[in-house]
Amino acid sequence: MKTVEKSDAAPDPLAHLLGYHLRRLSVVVMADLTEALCPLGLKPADASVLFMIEANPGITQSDVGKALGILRANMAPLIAGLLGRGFIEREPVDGRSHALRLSAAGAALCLRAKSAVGRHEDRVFSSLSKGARARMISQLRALWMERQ
Amino acid sequence: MKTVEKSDAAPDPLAHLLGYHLRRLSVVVMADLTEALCPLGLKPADASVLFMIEANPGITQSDVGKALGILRANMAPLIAGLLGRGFIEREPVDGRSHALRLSAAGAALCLRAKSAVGRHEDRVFSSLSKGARARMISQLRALWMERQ
DNA sequence: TATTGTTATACTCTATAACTATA
DNA sequence: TATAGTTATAGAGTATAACAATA
Repeated sequence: MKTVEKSDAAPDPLAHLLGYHLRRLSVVVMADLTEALCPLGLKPADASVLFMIEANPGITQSDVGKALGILRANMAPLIAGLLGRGFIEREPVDGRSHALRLSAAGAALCLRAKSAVGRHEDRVFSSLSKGARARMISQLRALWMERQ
Repeated sequence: MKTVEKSDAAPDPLAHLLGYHLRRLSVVVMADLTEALCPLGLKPADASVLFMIEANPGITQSDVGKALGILRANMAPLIAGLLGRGFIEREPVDGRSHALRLSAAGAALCLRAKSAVGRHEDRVFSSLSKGARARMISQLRALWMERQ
């Protein structure tokens, strides 16, 4: 079989680097996700926090941050924004930590966000079979968790 | 076969999202690459530009930017830095664009950078077989190029 | 009129440090 | 002494707009 020549394209000295393709794909996927969530008034970090609170009602702010790799200092304004917009509620569990839960509005928004994210993933990864997608998830997950 | 229960870990509502794992892995890989290049006084973007110029001597600044997804406005200070440190040279090709080449010092640095990046990739992706690595490269590359 | 390169600038993300109050 | 949350702030990366010089 004859291979296709890229006669006009410049040689790409990064083509053999997995990390490079990981980075390029991550950038375009994040851009698409940001656009998909924008109509809901959410950024990717907002949505990930809502999902984490929905799945773990009563979780504390710092535990959300630990799970998502977001520093405490950066969680504070993020949570303040979701509180201020009425999407989450919190009650003290001891004097320093607060249990987080979705409000009714937050739960409704979370539903719409999950739908938007699902459509986003189907759009961006449509060229991968279900099996290829699952295999890639397990490989990527194992790789980042071993350095976490 | 009995599956392992994650009795103490919080449910992870993002576990099924390929984009999430892509992002988390990209972050840790970039952090490792940054650390690997730091002793050479290079950042990942610097190294990618050096590699592109080495593989395409005479390439213009804007074509480097197009190939790497870096805006012209952001290429200017990057190139100025490499010029100022004597790693690249440039000569006018017409009145507005310049052909870029590595200097001798730049070529030597490039060699060391390639070695550092190679060791970085071997370290970070050591748990993937050669075949799995190649398959993942071709899948990731196809995915980001279809949105480029 | 379009392109190359430059400057200035703004915005987002991420990181550190310092502080409080609680345990 | 360690932890939860907050604030302030600094740095990197990335984005837009405007400009000069040239094609």
